[in-house]
Amino acid sequence: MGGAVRRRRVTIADVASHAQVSTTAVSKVLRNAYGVSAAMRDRVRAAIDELGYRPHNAARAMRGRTFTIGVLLPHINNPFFGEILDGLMEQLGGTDYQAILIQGGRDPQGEHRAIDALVDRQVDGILMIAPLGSKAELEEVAAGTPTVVLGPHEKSAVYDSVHDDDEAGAELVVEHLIALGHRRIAHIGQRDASRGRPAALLHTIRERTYRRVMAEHGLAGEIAVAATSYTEAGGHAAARELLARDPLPTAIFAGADLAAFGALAAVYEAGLTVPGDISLAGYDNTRMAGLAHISLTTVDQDGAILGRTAARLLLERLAGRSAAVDFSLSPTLIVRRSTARSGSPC
Amino acid sequence: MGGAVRRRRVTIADVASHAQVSTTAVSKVLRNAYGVSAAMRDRVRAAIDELGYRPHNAARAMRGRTFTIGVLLPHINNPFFGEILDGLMEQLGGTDYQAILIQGGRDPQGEHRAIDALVDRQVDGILMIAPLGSKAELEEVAAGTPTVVLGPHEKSAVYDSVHDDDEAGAELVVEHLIALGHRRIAHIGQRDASRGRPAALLHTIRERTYRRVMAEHGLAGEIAVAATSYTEAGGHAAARELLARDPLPTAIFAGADLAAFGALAAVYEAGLTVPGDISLAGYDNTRMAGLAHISLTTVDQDGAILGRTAARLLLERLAGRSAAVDFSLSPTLIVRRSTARSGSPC
DNA sequence: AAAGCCGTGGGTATCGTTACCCATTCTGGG
DNA sequence: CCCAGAATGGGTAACGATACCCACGGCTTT
Repeated sequence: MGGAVRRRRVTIADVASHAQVSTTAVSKVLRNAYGVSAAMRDRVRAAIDELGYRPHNAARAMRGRTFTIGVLLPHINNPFFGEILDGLMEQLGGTDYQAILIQGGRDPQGEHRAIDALVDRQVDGILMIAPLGSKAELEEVAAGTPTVVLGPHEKSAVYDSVHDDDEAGAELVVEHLIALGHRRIAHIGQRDASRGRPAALLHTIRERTYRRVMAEHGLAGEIAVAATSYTEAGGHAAARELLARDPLPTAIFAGADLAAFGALAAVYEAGLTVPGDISLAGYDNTRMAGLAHISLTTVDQDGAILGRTAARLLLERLAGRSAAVDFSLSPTLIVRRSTARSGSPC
Repeated sequence: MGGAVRRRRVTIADVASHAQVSTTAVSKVLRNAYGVSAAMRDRVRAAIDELGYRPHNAARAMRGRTFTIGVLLPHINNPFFGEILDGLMEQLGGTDYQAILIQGGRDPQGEHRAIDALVDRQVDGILMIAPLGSKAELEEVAAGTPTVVLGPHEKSAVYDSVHDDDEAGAELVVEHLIALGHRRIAHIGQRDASRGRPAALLHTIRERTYRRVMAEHGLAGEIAVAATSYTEAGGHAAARELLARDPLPTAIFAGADLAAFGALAAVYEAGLTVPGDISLAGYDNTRMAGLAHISLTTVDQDGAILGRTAARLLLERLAGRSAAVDFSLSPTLIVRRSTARSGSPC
């Protein structure tokens, strides 16, 4: 069914001859460039529609733009990234730009390959979500391609930064747990796989803030950290490790909801209850966290706003802005039923 | 810090002059083409390493390959897709191909735009995960670009199909619930947003199988379906709808784990328990489903194998195979604690 | 009325790589 | 020892779109 003829693709030259104008004229219309009369524009537009012309992206890339924005993210399994992307897509909706995604994985080598892949494909701009690379590495990329970094807090003169205030968020959680009477509060973090300066990575900030707030309340001796990864499996393993200690912690602050879900399973397996025996808090306010049977206390950082902002900043950069911008979003604590007074019965 | 000199990119010509050979020779080495001596190959390789040359993808695309595989998926928030991608990436690991992802969204228009975006970017091959388009639409794409479709069950002569046997999977669940003594078994499906022939879409198959098995056991009168979407929110809304009926269902079969999680919350909110009052089963065996506090009975379809297979088939096609392949994977039922005998106390 | 300017349209070199073809050297068999 | 044919290397015209330039006609300004 349907002719087996693999017809040659329609080019700008076909449009030009069909509209009886030069290829230059067609190109100008496509780019909204200066120097075309209204009549000419209409004729070319009509020819484009009639022939079903679509610009050849690779050919464009040879001379300049690709109208493509590359989005790097560690792995798609973190639902919070989905919320960021929703915001991003919304902001990109009205423009000519298309986002393509690429997974960097959990180690810097894989991330580096992924970034190279984007650069090789001549994307016009790059949005890096929670990248592991050092500031120097990111800046090298940003020197060649407009870049926005979402996550790490290191300000740069070459790229824009967007992040929630992780220090404030982590502080909210720990202060909340302390206010409930907890003293033996443990933390689930992410093992550091990055090179360079990890001080700016969000998991590092969350852990550091946990340590600081504990110390400020004279609880330095109670600090207990299990560093695995921000995944269900990581949270599960970390919680098992923490629950093997004596005395048991009375509260666990997981650096991400995903890890909190794994921890919840481990607590349950140990024959303990949340929040009866152990209070549990996460970070990200993913949709799962709000479901009634889980009802996880967590930190909300509105991924959609972060995504929209990142996209907006990138578009601004593509439009010519060169001064760097640093955008910080204040998080809020969402108290649910997974945290309760220490020692109190459920 | 660092020279502000935006240095020109290293091209094949630079490599050629550095190695004292022609650009043709360099190109041949890059493509492993016939007609290069070992000595020449070594010299060129050395020059490539010394200069840090990277092929310019757009230029390659002008002449043929891009070494890029486009992966279309509805939305990244379904964790099952992550497992598919893990398999895909693993299989693609040793090759020169890079996968880029693009979200199609939940309506056919958005999906169409996304597919166009991939085609415009001259990807060498396309993997569509759970696409909504009609067979005719998919075949039109496949006629121009090697394509593998993961999900819908319609065999085609132009593209390869990979899917789990959704009919077998859904049958396992419904038979399991009936064997436990349930009669009022409800189903949570996905509202159909597709054009063309929806009969082949996986959510249609799961629902149709549910209806068939119910009817085969003389339970046609007990059929109750709430069609929303395979998301937490969709499952939540659907379960609320089902729980408002009288008499209540004693079991709910959600077409996807994600929807089951939402349903779990709704059951909990209604003051009921799982599996005490209501048995609940999902589909996909996501990691969350296995966590102890959820312990969802579900169908395992090994996303990694599906992803690996899809990638393998696509590579075969890129290598020249033109005969279509249809790969079907048998799912298994994972019985956990969310399903129990009807009427029995917890 | 002459000079300059603006608005409009087109010619053409160019981006980096590949594939086709040709030129040269080398090898082995008659 | 000569010649056919294989092995190796290179020249060059594309691929499709863009951006710099120039040409031309009509209008305003002095």
